[in-house]
Amino acid sequence: MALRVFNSLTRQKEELRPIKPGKLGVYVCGVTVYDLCHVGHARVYVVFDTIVRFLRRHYAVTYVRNFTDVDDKIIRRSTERSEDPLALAAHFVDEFHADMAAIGVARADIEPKVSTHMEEILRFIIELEDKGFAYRVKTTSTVQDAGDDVYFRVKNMPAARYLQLSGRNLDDMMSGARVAVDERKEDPLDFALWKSAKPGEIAWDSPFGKGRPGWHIECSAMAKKHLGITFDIHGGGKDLIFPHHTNEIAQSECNHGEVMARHWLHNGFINFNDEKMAKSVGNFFTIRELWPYCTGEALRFFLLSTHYRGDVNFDVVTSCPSCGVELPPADQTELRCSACSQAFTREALRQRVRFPNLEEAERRIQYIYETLARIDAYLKKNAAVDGPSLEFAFSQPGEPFHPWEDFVDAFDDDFNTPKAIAALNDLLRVTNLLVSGREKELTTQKLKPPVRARLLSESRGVLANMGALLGLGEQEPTSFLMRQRALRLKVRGVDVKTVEELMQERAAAKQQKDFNRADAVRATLIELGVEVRDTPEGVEWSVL
RNA sequence: GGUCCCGUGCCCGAGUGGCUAGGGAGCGGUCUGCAAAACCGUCUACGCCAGUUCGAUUCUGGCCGGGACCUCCA
Repeated sequence: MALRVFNSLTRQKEELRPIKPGKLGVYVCGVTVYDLCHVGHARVYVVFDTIVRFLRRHYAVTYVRNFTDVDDKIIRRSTERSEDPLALAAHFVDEFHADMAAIGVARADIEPKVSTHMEEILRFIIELEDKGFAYRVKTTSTVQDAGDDVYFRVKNMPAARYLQLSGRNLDDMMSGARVAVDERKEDPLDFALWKSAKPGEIAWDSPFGKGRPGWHIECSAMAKKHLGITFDIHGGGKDLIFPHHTNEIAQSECNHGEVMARHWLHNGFINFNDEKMAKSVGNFFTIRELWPYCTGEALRFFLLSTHYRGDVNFDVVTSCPSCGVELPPADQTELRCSACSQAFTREALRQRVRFPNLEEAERRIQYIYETLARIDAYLKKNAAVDGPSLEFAFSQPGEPFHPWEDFVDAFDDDFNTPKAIAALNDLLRVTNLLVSGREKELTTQKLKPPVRARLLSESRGVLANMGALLGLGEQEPTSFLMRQRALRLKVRGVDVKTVEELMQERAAAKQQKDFNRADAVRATLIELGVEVRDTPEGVEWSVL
């Protein structure tokens, strides 16, 4: 099946058509490095990391993801902190890489920065000016060498093309303009290509005087440099459709007379309790704020369990710091519990937050790794022989079993990760049946261990391939499970030593066949959130 | 105001003009000293009203409800 992707430009799924056979150029708008990344960023980069992982199966992909390191917000923050803006930016580039590593997001092939592409950016603006798509306006800045502001002249390009991506019309754009229009612009739609330097701002010399680039021009210039005039895929969050990507198209296509990108992919938002994530609402979480609650893989799993174009909702349950009852939104706003009428601080509230979706995702990740660990243990004990394939062994009349094909088909259909995860589940289920020697329930025949080992070995390979595409289950199972268990225990505020002591106490009771005592200890453990499992291999435990 | 999207079972979440994804919870089993895990089985669906059709959750129109964007935003 050929890969079909939804193109925001045409609003439909279309077959991916690489410009050069076997190669793909992908550009995804990166972050403005003035602060730590939030969960919304996690989503974009997990989504495109996963997409690129899949694309690399068949194409030599050049993945470009930029850093905006020259920007109003960076300047503002660096002024507040009396810090060099580029140093501040560099610091948050490092933080970005750390956060991404935690959720399995690989570095892009090329990670260009504005500050190191000033030449390309300036050349781009000059070319636009030469072609009549840019005009200068006298600066209002008091800085000595500040020359002109430069704007893009939107009306010189076909309106239909300018508005195609966003699907709007000119009149509505005008009437909808809510911001005070800069009177110096020829047209309200015009946007800045170059901003003249203001007092105290970092600035570069240019033919227009001291200043710095506008927001959109960097991506046009950097994409051109690293991927060429026309490239295959351009992606980002759906909020970038207008104005950012719209203006990128304007700049690039007016300068080159060619299409900028063939396929435009946009991912949906993150909501918290069905509200758009926003700092003003206070429902705003950085990626690392989640690490006390879940593993990076759990977050990644959760983000991929919804299709990339839809919005993802995080349920947030907050309980009263005093009485522990679940707080309705009003109480959270008023910082007072209506049940026990105790007041509390916003910080105290943050300590009492739970994310049920992440907890569910965590258990799914645990399920994946436990299954992998079981396979590994089985294969360690049993040598495989030649035998039938999984498909042969488990297909039913009219119901073929080929999870890998299902998995790939799902990806081929606009990167349908939820559907791919369903295929993963299918294989995990059958695998667990095999591992426990109960394949008879599906095949009506009992297999011998070497044959079973052969099937499990195949399964292990397929699971690894699936995991490599989703970015899940790629770690060594046993050690992952230990780390996950330690984290879950920490979330519950339970000491490992306490658990181990209780485990010993229970073992002793069992030894003496004092089952009442053993069960009592088990009950204590369950209260601590610890679940005991007696297996043929010994006693195991996990954290609920 | 304009543009666009969405409304699936207790919850989350795919998808399709007829062949009832998947996960969680619940219930019933297998297994177990008891449990748990794992596995098996099972109950809950397609906002409302029309139309097209042999047949619509899936297509069309209307309505109701929710959301996003038009401004920095992933």
